[in-house]
Amino acid sequence: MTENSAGAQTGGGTGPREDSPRTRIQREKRAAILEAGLTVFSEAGFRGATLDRIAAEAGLSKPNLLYYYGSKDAVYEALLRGLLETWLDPLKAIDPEGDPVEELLAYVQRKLEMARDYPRESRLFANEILQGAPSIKPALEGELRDLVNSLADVIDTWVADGRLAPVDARHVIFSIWSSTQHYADFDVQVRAVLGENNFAVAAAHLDQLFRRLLTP
Amino acid sequence: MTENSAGAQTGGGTGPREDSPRTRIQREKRAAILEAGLTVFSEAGFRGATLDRIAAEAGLSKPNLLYYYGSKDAVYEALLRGLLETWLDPLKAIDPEGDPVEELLAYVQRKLEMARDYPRESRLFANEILQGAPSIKPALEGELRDLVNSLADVIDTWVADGRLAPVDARHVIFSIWSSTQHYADFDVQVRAVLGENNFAVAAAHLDQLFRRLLTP
DNA sequence: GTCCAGTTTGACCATGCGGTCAAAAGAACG
DNA sequence: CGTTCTTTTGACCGCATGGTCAAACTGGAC
Repeated sequence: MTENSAGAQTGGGTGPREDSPRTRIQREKRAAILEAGLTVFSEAGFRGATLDRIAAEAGLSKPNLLYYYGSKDAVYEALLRGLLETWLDPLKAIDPEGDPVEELLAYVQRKLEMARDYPRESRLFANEILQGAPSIKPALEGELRDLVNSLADVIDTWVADGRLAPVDARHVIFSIWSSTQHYADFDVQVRAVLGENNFAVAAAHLDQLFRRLLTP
Repeated sequence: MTENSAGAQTGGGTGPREDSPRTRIQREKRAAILEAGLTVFSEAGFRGATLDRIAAEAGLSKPNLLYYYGSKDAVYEALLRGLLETWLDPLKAIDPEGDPVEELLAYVQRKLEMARDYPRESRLFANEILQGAPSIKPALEGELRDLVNSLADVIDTWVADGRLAPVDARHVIFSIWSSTQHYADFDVQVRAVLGENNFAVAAAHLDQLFRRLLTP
C-alpha cells in the first residue's frame, strides 16, 4: 500500500468528489462498495483482496468501482476511517460515575457482542494491526492512545478509592480486547476445538474472569 | 493458495526430495529459506509475501529457492508444519500431578515468553487463522483439538477435586492464548498506547488475572 | 585430476491485477 | 425533443510475481 492521496481521485476519470455524495446513486453505490470491501478485505487481507472480487461482490464492474473510489487504497482507507469510530464507541460509553466493576464488566460484554455481531470489522482491524498498522498507526497513537489514557485515569481513580482491586489499567484493557476479539478473529480455531462458537458460554466465562480480577 | 502437493516438486527442475536432506548444503539452504520465509510471511502474510523477497532475505536467487522448495506453498506449508509443534509444546509440559494453579500459571508465563521470544511465529500463526486456516485446519481439528481436550479433562478433574475454582476449561485456555499472544500479534497497538512493550509488567498482570480466576 | 550428482543462474513466460481511457448509455431538466 | 451532467462499460496497458528451463558451474568421492 502506498502513501495515497486519500480523498482526491487519482487521474483521468474524474469521478465524483469523495465527500458529501450529491446523488442518490452515489450514496447507494458507495455504501455497496464499502460493504463489499469489508467482506473481502476482512477475509483476504489488503493484499489478498482484489478489486475484481470487491466489484463483483458489490455488483458492479471494476472500472465502475474505480469511478467511485479512485484506488484500492481509497476503498481501504475509507473503510478503516469509518471503522475506528465504531470500534471505540463502547469505550466512550463507560461512565466514570457508575459502579466500577459493573461498568467494566458491561464493557466486556459490549466488546464480546461486537465480536459476535461484527466479526468482519474485528478481523479487518486485526489484519491491519498484524501487518504493522500501515494505514492507521497515526490514529492508534492519537485518538486510541488518548481514549485509553483517559479510561486508565478513571480506573486508577477507582483503584485509589478502593472500589476496584489494584490492577494495571492499560493491561486490563489489553486483556479485555484480546480475550473478546479472540472469538471473532480466531473463530476457526474456536470452532475447531469446540465444534461451535457459543457466545453465551464465552460471555459467562469472561464475566467470571474479569469479575474475579476487578472485585476488590 | 492452492491445494498443493506438499512434498513433491512441482515439475521440470527436479530438485532434491523434500525429506531427509542428503547434503550439508541442502540442510543449510533449507534452513536459511525457512528462516527468511518466517520473517517475510509473518510480516506480510501469505499473499503479501513474495518469493523474490524471501529469496533475497535468504541470500539466494529465486530459481535457486525454487530448487529447494518447489513452490511458494511448499515453503509456507513446511513452515507451518514445523510451527505447530513448537507452538503446542508448552501445553504438553503441563503436569497433571503438579499443583493445579501453579501449573496453569507457569503455562501462562511460558506462552508469554513465546510471544516475546518468537513474535514472528505468533504472527504467522495468527495470520493463518485469520484467513480461515486454509493450510492447517486439519491440524487444528486433529492434534490441537485432542491436546486441548486432554488438558480440559485434567482441568475438569482439578475442579472436581476442589483444587481449582470452577471454570470452563476450554474457555480458560482460549483466554490464556489470546491474552498472551496479544503482546506479539498486536505489538504495534501495544506500543502505540504504552510507548513500549514491557513484558515484565505484562507478566505480572497476567499472573494476577489468572491467579484470581483459578484460585479456589 | 576425473567425473557426476548436486547446485546455481540468467533469461524467459504466463497470468493476475491495479489502473486508464474514450466512448456509449442513462438520468434530469428545460 | 435537445442538452448537459452523471454513470457505466469494454478494451487495453504496464508491471509485479510465481514459476520454468537449459545451460553453466561446483563439491566431493575416487
